[in-house]
Amino acid sequence: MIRTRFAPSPTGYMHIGNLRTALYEYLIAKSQGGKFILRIEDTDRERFVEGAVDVIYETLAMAGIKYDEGPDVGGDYGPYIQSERKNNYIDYAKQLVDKGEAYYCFCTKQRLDELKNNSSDKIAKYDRHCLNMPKQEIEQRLKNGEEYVIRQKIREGKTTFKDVVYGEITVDNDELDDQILIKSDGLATYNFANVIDDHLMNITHVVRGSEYLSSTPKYNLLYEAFGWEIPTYIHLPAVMKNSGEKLSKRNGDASFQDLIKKGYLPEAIINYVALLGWAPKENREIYSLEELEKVFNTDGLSKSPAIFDIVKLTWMNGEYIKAMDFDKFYELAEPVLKQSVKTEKIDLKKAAGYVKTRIGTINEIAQMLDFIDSLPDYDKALYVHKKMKTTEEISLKSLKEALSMLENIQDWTNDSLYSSMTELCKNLGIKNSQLLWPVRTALSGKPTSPCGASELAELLGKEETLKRIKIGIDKLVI
RNA sequence: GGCCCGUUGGUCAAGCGGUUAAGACACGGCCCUUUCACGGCUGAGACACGAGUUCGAUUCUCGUACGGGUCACCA
Repeated sequence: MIRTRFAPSPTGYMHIGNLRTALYEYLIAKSQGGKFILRIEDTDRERFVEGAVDVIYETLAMAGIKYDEGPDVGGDYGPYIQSERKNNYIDYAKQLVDKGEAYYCFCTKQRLDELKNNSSDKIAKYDRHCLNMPKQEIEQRLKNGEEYVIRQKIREGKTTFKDVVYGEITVDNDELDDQILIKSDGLATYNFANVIDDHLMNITHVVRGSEYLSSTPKYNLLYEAFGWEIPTYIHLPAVMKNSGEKLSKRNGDASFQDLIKKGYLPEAIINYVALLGWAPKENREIYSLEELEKVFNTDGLSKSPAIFDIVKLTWMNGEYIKAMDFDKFYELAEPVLKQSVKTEKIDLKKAAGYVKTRIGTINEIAQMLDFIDSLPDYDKALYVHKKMKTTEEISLKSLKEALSMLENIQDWTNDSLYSSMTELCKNLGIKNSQLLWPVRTALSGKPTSPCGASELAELLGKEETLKRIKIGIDKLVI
């Protein structure tokens, strides 16, 4: 059975790239009936951020990415928090020392720094100063309580590994450093803990960002040193902010939480992100998470970085809003609606209905309905519309006619208002638009509105409608 | 700088030796229409460059350019 894992370190927010990695790991497992595991990698105590673990839990929950095993749900391979598993790592490292695949190193940081500074080129591999230290000396220094690390001994030769998306990659071991496995604080480095944990947790597919591509040979060497089975590697290209910069946590707008705050729906974000770096076999773009679980296939994974495009996300979000049933939409929209429309007696449900097909995000509702509470101070040039065949004169006349007609209307409903106005146009011998456009303009004070003249009139009510038309007339008379 | 990886319209992308090089977003136009939007139709727009291999290269190989990653007691 396939087992994948998401192994974030709790060092801050979860940006779209992190989320996409988790999503792909989840989909790779689920598309083949496998298990998806969450493991928190907190070996670096200095970078630990309070609350970051909760952000991870919340984000995955909101996105609908459920893990079969994890710190808060348990499982047979726990604990799922790396700091709680630390005792094991040093034993594994010692095992490697015994096998001659790793060695103790007592070099001070100072010596290491000098080593780096003295080499003119940027290749600053460890010089293996401690590699051949006699056993007695090692034991003596350990007994003395000297600080030490344990380093991996890289063998000579070449290492080849296979990656599902990038294919076969070979590097000369000469390029590889004798990396530290156990730090002087006794904790494992990420690279080491990762290998141990993945093996112990039976992870079959190691899925991660392509920034790990270059350390993968060292992983392989470690698996080989232990005599363990090498997992299937799947490296993912980065998600970029623009052609030159990777998406960064700092930039807020790319974090999942921020997108939610901006009025994006989790389902839409998941859908969009799934398509950022992966393409389905069929020519289609709208997929629910359940559907993705069925059709996901690593063949569709792309090699090159993708730029996160908020415009397309917004479009997709709009598609989700349009497709949503009204009650659910209203539930989501209500807070924004109440926030942006304070005027009493406005039928918010009607307003919601008009706005539903016209927005990309829930938050856009606010500016779309901002004319309800107070009529904007618009320019009378708005009344002149070529396509509607209106001029200031025609508009003035239409508004006057509309005003006197509307004053007598009793049945203040959209249908009734619409038919009365079109009938008036017929009687006056003008096109519908020559009256409806000016009225629409007078009522909204904006070049565009979420609905037409009659709907606006109904929404605003008789009193406000008449008042706004009078304002329009005044503007045009001057 | 060494090593590794990448490069199809502005963006996401299909393509796996022979195609008029899909589709989506964005953009322009038209239609529909009480504005906008929706919907429908339509337009412009791409294989980074140079050599090979081949009857034939966007597809294969090698260079060049550009971009990214990595070279930590960070993950």
